[in-house]
Amino acid sequence: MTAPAFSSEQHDSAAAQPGPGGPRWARRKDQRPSEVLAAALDVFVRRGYAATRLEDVASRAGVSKGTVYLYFSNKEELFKALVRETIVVEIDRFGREMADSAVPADEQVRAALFRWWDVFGSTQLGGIAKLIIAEAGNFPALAQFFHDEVLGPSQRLLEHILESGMARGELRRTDAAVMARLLLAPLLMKTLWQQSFVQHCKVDSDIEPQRLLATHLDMTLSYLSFDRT
Amino acid sequence: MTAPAFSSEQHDSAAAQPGPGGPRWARRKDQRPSEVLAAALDVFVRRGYAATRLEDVASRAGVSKGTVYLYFSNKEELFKALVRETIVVEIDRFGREMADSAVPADEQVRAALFRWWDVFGSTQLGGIAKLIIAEAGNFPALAQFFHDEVLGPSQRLLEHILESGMARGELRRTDAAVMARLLLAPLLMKTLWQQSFVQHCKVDSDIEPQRLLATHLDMTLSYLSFDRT
DNA sequence: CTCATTATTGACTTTCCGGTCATTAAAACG
DNA sequence: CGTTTTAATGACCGGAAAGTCAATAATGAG
Repeated sequence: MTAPAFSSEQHDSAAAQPGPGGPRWARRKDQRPSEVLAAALDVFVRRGYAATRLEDVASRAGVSKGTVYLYFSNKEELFKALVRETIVVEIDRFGREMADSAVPADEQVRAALFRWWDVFGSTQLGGIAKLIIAEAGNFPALAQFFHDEVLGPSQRLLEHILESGMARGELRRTDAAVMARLLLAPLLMKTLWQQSFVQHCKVDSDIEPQRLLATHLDMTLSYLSFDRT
Repeated sequence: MTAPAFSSEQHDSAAAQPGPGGPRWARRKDQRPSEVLAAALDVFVRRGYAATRLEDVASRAGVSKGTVYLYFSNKEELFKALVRETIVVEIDRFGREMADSAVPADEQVRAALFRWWDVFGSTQLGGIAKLIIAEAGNFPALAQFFHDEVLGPSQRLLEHILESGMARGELRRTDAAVMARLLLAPLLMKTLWQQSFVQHCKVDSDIEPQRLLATHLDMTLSYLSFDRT
């Protein structure tokens, strides 16, 4: 049993197929990379790293396999470029926007979790997270990369919000490193769940993200506050 | 980039290599299957489903590839047999032991989480969980099986504990389905984290399971209790 | 229009692995 | 012992996918 082939998936990229009579293909040196990356995102998320065939990425981008290798030296580089263009960009913006701290700490935490869900949890980026966790064993370099560039910074961002809040006396003193993980865990888990079971299985009882997030925030913020009525 | 080969991993199964001068191999019709399954557990957990080579399973079990096919008709059957022999067994015992309810609800919750960690989180079984989540997209049948046989029952068990506690007035009324997920999420997440990053990357700040679990229980149980001092 | 440039192609090579099966040899039997 | 049975082997087949490269054709310049 090897992974089934699903070879029916057709490209629907921005690269329109030229009509018959016109040229068989067009030179589009500068649009190609981003089109290939968009296709790669789809295929990697759908299949996982190892199971992704660059031929599929190519056809989904409306080019041939050779063209993919023209712009990315191999599969690993393609993947890294993809993570850089999608996730790392978001992480950086995230950090910059959270830099100003006129807002109360509990509001910052609330905003961070909502934002995290909007950017990672509910989009294809969550699929990347799943993929990395899945294939860390076979591709340690990718896991290391993702850990250093994505998870570490996210964790640190949250820890920083918590520690600032504690220092300002807005939050009760707790272990910030542990709390940061406890804050993120349900969101990450929900993301993985979505990306695996919900998308591929018949699941009877699924829970809306807002309901989960609301209860989670209610619990964690009341745990972090001084008055726990 | 295909998964690296690590072909150095040697078999260390119960099947002792006969010394030179003795017979080249022994007939062991009845021990073989369990030895192969033990080897399969190691390799599947280390590599994932698709990346597991039956040749590796064989050599780790101290036999040749042909022998694996002598006892299991193909890769999928081997994997299913493995899940049956390991996880399903544990789930059943788990359910049986949790049946009696003379204990206060908060203690039941505490016990359930500790037990869950001991059985799934800290063992190779967690690796199976990771594997399934990882390859749900390519092997939906495996994901469905795992969802129905493992995650669903775990979820329901916890929900039942919570609802009984609420009915008896020991716990504050909350959404049991949501709380069950919030209770399990950090454990599952920690398991996956362990199975991916910790095992395969240089991770600076890892947190001991007990510390995480203690804070988690402190938070969740105080949220579930009436007096929140 | 002609030619030079180079983006794009896709056939090809190579490697890897699931699965098969004719052959070998351990054990059991008489 | 010799003979039979069958557990075990490992060379082999076929398909699949990563990565290569000589040929092709779109484009721009003169």
